This record gives sequence, C-alpha cells and structure tokens, in this order.
Amino acid sequence: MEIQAKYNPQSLENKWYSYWLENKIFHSEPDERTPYTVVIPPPNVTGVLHMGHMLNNTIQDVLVRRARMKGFNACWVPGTDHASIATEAKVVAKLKSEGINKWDLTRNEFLEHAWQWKEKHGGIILEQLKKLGASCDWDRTKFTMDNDLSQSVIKVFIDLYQKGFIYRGVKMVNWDPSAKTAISDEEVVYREENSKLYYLKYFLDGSASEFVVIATTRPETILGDTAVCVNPNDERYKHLKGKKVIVPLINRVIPIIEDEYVDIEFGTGCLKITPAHDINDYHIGQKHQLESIDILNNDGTLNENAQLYIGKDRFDVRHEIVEDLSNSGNLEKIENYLNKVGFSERTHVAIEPKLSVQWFVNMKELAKPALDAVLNDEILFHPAKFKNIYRHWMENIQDWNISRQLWWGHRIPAYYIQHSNDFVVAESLEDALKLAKEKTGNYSLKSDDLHQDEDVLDTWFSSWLWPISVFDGINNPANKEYTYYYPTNDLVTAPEIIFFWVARMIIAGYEYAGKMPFKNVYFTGIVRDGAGRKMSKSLGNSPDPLMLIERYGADAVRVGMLLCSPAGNDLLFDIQVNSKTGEEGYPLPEQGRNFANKIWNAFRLTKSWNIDSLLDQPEHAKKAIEWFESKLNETIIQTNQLYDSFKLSEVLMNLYKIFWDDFSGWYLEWIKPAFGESIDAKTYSATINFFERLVQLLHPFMPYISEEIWWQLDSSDNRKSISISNYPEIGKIDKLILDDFEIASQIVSELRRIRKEKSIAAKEALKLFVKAKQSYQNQLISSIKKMSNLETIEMVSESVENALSFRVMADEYFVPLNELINVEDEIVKLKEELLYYQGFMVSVDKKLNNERFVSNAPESVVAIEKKKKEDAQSKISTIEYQLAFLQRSANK
RNA sequence: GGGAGCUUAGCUCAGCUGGUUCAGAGCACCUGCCUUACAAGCAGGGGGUCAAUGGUUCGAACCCAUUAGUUCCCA
Repeated sequence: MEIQAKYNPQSLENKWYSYWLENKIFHSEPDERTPYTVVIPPPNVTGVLHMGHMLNNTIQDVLVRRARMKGFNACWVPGTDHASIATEAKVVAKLKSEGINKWDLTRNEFLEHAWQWKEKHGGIILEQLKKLGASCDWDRTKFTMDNDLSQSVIKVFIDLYQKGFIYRGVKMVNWDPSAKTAISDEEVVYREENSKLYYLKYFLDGSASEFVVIATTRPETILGDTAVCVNPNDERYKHLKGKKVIVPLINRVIPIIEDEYVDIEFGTGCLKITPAHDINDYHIGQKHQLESIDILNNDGTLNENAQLYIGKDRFDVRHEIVEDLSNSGNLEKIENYLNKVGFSERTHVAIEPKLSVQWFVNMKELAKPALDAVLNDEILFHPAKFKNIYRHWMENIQDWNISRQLWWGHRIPAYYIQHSNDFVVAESLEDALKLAKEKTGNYSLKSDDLHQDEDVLDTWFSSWLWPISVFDGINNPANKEYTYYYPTNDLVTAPEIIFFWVARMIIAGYEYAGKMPFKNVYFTGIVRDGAGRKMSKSLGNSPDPLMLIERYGADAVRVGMLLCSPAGNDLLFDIQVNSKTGEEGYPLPEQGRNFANKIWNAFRLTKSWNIDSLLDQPEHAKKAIEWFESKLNETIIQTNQLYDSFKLSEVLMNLYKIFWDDFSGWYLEWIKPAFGESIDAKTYSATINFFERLVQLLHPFMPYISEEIWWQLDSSDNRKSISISNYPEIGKIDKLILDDFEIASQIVSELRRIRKEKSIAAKEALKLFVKAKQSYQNQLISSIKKMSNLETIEMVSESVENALSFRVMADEYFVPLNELINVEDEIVKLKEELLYYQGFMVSVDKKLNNERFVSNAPESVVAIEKKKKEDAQSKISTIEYQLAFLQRSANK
C-alpha cells in the first residue's frame, strides 16, 4: 500500500479517539495497582475551549498518559463547575433577548431556565477536550451541582457553621445597581474618567461664618456623611479639635475627627466621611465608631435615609444637589479632575460600594495545616517560586466572603425564623423546622414561618472540595473509590487561581480528608499573543483552538505549545507571515506539524525496505544499532529525570532531538540500504524495535501519530493500544560508543564541510588518512566510511602531502585532493586555530600558576585543568608540526 | 504605598550546590542544494560585554550591594 508523503492527521484522530473510547482505554476502576489520579480544574460550564485550557489540559494529558503506560492505574476525572455569576449572567441575557425579565420570574422558574441552558450548552467544552486527545475517564464526568456534589457542599457549610467557622458579617461589596447584585473585585473594570472635584463648605455648629472646606467627587453622598476628618498633624485644623460641623442642606450635626489616614496634601486636607458608601470611610467609621447611613436603594436611587431627592437616581441627584449647594452658599468651587471609576464588566454601569450582610468563613485557623504542608514540602509546587507567594497570602489570610446575591448555585442552608432575628442552619427545611422549634421553644412553628436565605454560595465553595467530592468523600468517606483514588497525585492549574482555588483545596483537604488533596501542583504559564497580551475573548486575539487542530493536527498543536512552555513561564502564541510561502501561520503548531511529518516520513522509509533474511548484517549497521541503543537509554534516563521535576518542555525537546537528529539524521542514514537493495533481517528488526520505543516515548505528547505508527509497525492480533503498552525501560549504556559517536559525527561534519568548500559531489569517493597520537580505535569507523562515502580509511604516521587537514580530539585527519590545495589558505586557517589554543593555554596556565588556585580548589578541578593543559599542548604541537610541514611544502 | 519575581543570541527559554574556551537549545535568519523518506526537507554558516556598576573569591552568567528597566501580587 502506498503511504502518503505527508502526514495527514485529520482522519486518524477521529479513528483513534473513537477506538480509545470504545475500548474504554481511559476508564479506571480501583484494583490492585497503584493509582495515579488527576482531577481536572473544572472549566466553567459556560466556557468554550481557549488556549489556556489547551495548554493546561495538554500538560495533564501528558502526565496521565505516561503514568498509564508506566503501569499505574491512571484516572483523570473530568467535569465542569457551575460558575454562578457567569452562568446566571448568560441565562439572564438569554431571557432578556426573549423579552423576559429575571425579576418577573420566581426563583424556581428561573432555575428551570438555567438548567435547560446548562443541558444544552454545558457539555461543549468537554467535547472540545476530546478533540485535543484528552484521556479523561469520561464515565466519571462530574458537575459541581450534581446531587452528591451539592450535598457535599451543604454538608460542609453546616459543618463549618457548627464548628463556628462560618458567621454573618457586614462587608463593603461592589454593587451593580443594574443587575442588583454584588460582584467580585475581578469583575470590576477601572477606567479613567474626567470627573469634577467639588469644594464644599461645612459650617461649624453654632457659627455663621466659620467653616471648613471638603473636596469630593461625589457630592450626592454628603447626605450620608457622619463625620469630617482631618489629619492630627495638620496645623491648619488644630483649632477645630472636638468641634462639630453641619452637613449642608440636611443640617445634620457631625463631629470633626482626627485620623492620620487623611492626606494633608490632597484637596483641602479635610475629608468627609461616608461610611456606608466608601470602603476607606467605612474603615475609619469602624475605628471611630461612627454611624453608617446608607442612602441608596439597590437600584441606585436614593432612599428615605437621604432625606432629600428620595427615589431619584444617583447621577441625577448629583446635578441637582450641586445646584442646590450653590444656591445655599455651600459650594466654593469646582475643579476638573481625572480619577479612576469602577464599572461592572457585565452591565457597564458604575459600581456602587455598598454595605451588605454577607456570610464569611473565618480562615485563620483552617489555613494553618495547609500553610505548613506547602512550607515543609509535603505538597510540592512547580516551579517552587510560588511557595513564597503562597506563604505570604496564607500568613495574611482574610476571611472568605462566601455568599453571592444570585440564584444559580448552592442556596445557603440558613433559615430565618419569622418575627425574630434568629435563624437556624440545616440540611433541609424539615430539619430546620425541628431546630427552630428547639431554638425558640415555640413548637407551633410551621414551615411557612421559615424563610431560606436568598443567596447562593460562591462557586469556589464547591470547587474547593472537588478532589474529595468527585469521589463522594464528604458524604461517604469510607467508600472504595475515595479511599483508593484520594489523595490525587498532580494538579495542573494556572497561577492566577492559586488563592481562589489551590490554597482552598489544600485547606479543605486537611480539614475534610485529613490529608493533602494532591502531591504536586504544576503551575502553567499564561498564553499570550505576539504583543505579550493575555489572550482573551474581549481582545479577540486568541486563535480558535479547534481551528488550529483542524489545520495542523492535535499532535502538532500539543507539541507546539509544550516545546516552549517551561512550568510557570508564559507562552507566546504568535501569528506570523511565513517568509517563504507568504502565508499567515502560527509558528508553534507549524513546528509541531513539521515534526509529525518527520516522524511520518521516517516511518515511511522503514516501511519501504525489503527484508532479505539471507543477508548478513553489515558491520556499520551493527555498530549503529549499538550506538543508538545506548543513546536511546541515555535519553530515557534524562527524560525520566526531567519528568520528575516537571520539566515537560525539556522532556519533549530531548525527544524531538533524538528523533530528528539522532534517529533520522544519523541512525537511519547509517543503516539505510543503498537504493534498490534489501536490508538484513537483524538490522530491520532492531530498527523497528527502536521505532516502537521512540513512539512510546512520544505517545504522551503525540497520542495520535504514535498510536497509528504503533499499529502499522506490528499489526498482529495480540497488539493493544500504545496507550496501555509498557513504557520503555532503561537498558544498558555503553559510554565508550557514545564518545566514539561524538568523534565520528565531528569527522563526518568536517568531511561535509570540505566537500562543500571544494564543491566535491557526494558521489565522488574520498580517501581519509588518520594520523593518530596513540593506537587508533573508533567503533564507528565503518559507519564513518559509509556515511561520508570514503573509499579507504588508512593510518599514517606522517602528514599527507597535498591534503586538507582537520583535528578532532588528539588526532589529525587528512583528505588528499586531486587538485592542488592552496597552501597559503591552509596556513592561515591553521594559524587561527593555533591562536585559539594558545589563548586557551594562557587561561589554563593562569589558573595553574596561581598558587592559591592550586591550594584552594578541589583536587578534581585542578586535575581537570591539568588535563586541559595536556590536551591543549598536544593540540598545539600537532598544529605547529602541520604548519611547519605546510610551510616546507610551500617553499618547495 | 507594601511584597515577590524577572533581565542570557532577532524571538522563546536552558544553564543543578560558583570550576572544561561556559556561554547553550529550539525557532527565526543567511548561503548552497528539487541527493532515490521527508523542500513541512538536507548540508553548511553568522549571531550574545550573560541589563549596568561595584564588591566577595584563586575563579562569577551564577553569591552580595546599589542602580536602571520590566512583570505580577496585596491593599
């Protein structure tokens, strides 16, 4: 059968992925083997695959596939999280497009819509991961709002509440008056705005002439003022200590307080304090025990507390109040002012800092074991630099605000008792009622008298349990799967969520499993575009991963990403115009595609050979096999070590080089039979065996092409997927032959250079003479002969006339030419070479003549220097001898 | 404002506990080649004062200090 000259991934990828699924290659059940477990960082259920997912999941797949081949019971659990905010926003937007307002629906009606949306769109990202080749156990796919996972979340909430870690508290939140919900800091976008700074006069209580001037960008908030604050070191205001001022228009009398927080230089040095509407003011208010007056409704209009402008929008009020202040004589001046204002990422309205009652987890005590685990290396971070960052955060950990003013998610299991300020926390309404009766002593309470908290829990409050809850370890801690698979081995994630997720999982792991959730955490970099900008949907600078897979093949995209992505380093995924073809392309997957093609063509070559079992194995082939065996084993050792330290890009680079340079460039060229001739059986089977091991080593990175070639190399009935074949073991390494190869490859290079310089065709055979220092033996000498088309290789004891020379190690080589060589040119070259070694000698001598070096440096280092000196000396004498020889023949 | 990190070839990065003339890899670039696996290729080649300055040391890309540039995190 004709094999295509170019590797064509598309059809093969579907074929093999289906094969893997049908044969349950990725499915895991507890058994007697050692488990290797990875839980996926659950992508947002609204998400579509982006480059960050590609990188992250490729890395996981590499680790999992290798573990599977190494004989571990590999289990990679996939799933998604419910992403409260993002999903709710999507559903609200979808309803809006259908003319439905969220607030016109009941909670249950809304949730019905949300579930419908989830069923329809929620699985997209997981299907996309299959295209990448991800070897997840799809039978285990989880969702953070599955029954058992939801139950785990509620159980944990109740448990933490009962242990006293959960409390209700007041917090300043970012309020979105359009969506009528609090949003997280991450969802606030700050923009520079041309604002105005209003200077307002506050008259002193009991005086018609004395006043202080405050500057504000938000004059409407003066209605919520409860103090004016000055810096105690500000000489200008010393006399005001203990006095009171009057808030304009509403005539509220408020104290003048002192706090070093106030910047003397800024504005007038006199600050109005509105604890309910500014985070800094809130803190000062707490410190000085000020009243906090919330003047805003949830929709951004003013409420009764404001006393004036009730029911009017905050921005309308700003205009009105400025006019009124001007009329009342309280406005001193207005200046233009550039400041940063926060806007909601989703609704684009200005964020309102707002006090609200929220649920919190007290983290200090819970965090302790989690901090220790990382500091004492029970859990390892890769790269280790994240340890510091983690420590800093954990040592200064803040309480965790876990409530969200949304409907989509796990509803907080707190039930308020009607006509009382009391509440109970329970798993169900029934339990709550029972508790409420006990708590109040009122046994006539009915379920209607209880009202469940309207808020849901932060999505991270479910994902922090993920490594436990996917195995049902909270509800059912003795179950077989949980005890077998937990703790998991490796977690692969982005550094951006080290606190949101990683730290909290570790905390939950120790609190609820009593053990770490994973042994290693691998932090990936961020995928950026050519300009270094993070890839994001809003910038539109991210290529569509599926388009890339379609265009280059999944293996190629995987290789392209991993070749240059050391742990924790960002990945620049650039688009460039190819200077040769003029086409736009992505250099990284192109490199991957080229590599796949290289593998494919090497395979094609081996397939093209006719095997003749009667042929004897040539010496050069025998030696090439011995050499490559050692080379391969050396690479296996190196890559195993690199895997252990999670240097995946270096593993891949090693494999890339051994396949391209050593196997294709040297080995195959050596053993390749002449055109039209057959190959002997021994060499052929050794080559197939090498090829098998190479594709096995490559399989974690390039699952598809390796699987295809694996089957084509041996299509016997008992062959099973490469995914479950045994990872290559380390064999013997012959150091001598590896050294001989270094010399041989240099000789071959030198000969190529001479051919190129003198335009000698490859077809024209050359003679090589070796003038050796000692008895000459290189195991690969017959290989050199074949590779460089040499007629003879002879030993000589004297320089050869009319020949070009070069030196490798201590030996000198001569290639006699038919034409006359240019002696002058050769002399110039030799002199350059001589100069180099003389310079080298000077530096070595400097060290060896330095007594302090000889006495202080370790013996081995001194010995090395001495050896260097010897080598250089012999090289120099060789060159000098050859120079003299050439000069004599020049003078003839 | 506080903290952490980074700066090595045109680009992306290796360089472990200072010790080979240690300055490396891949890509890109330049020059030859449509050589019977592969032009998505082969062969050859150029390219860096290791950010700067000072210090420690027999010896510094590596350790210390200062400076500059840069990135991130926290408030």
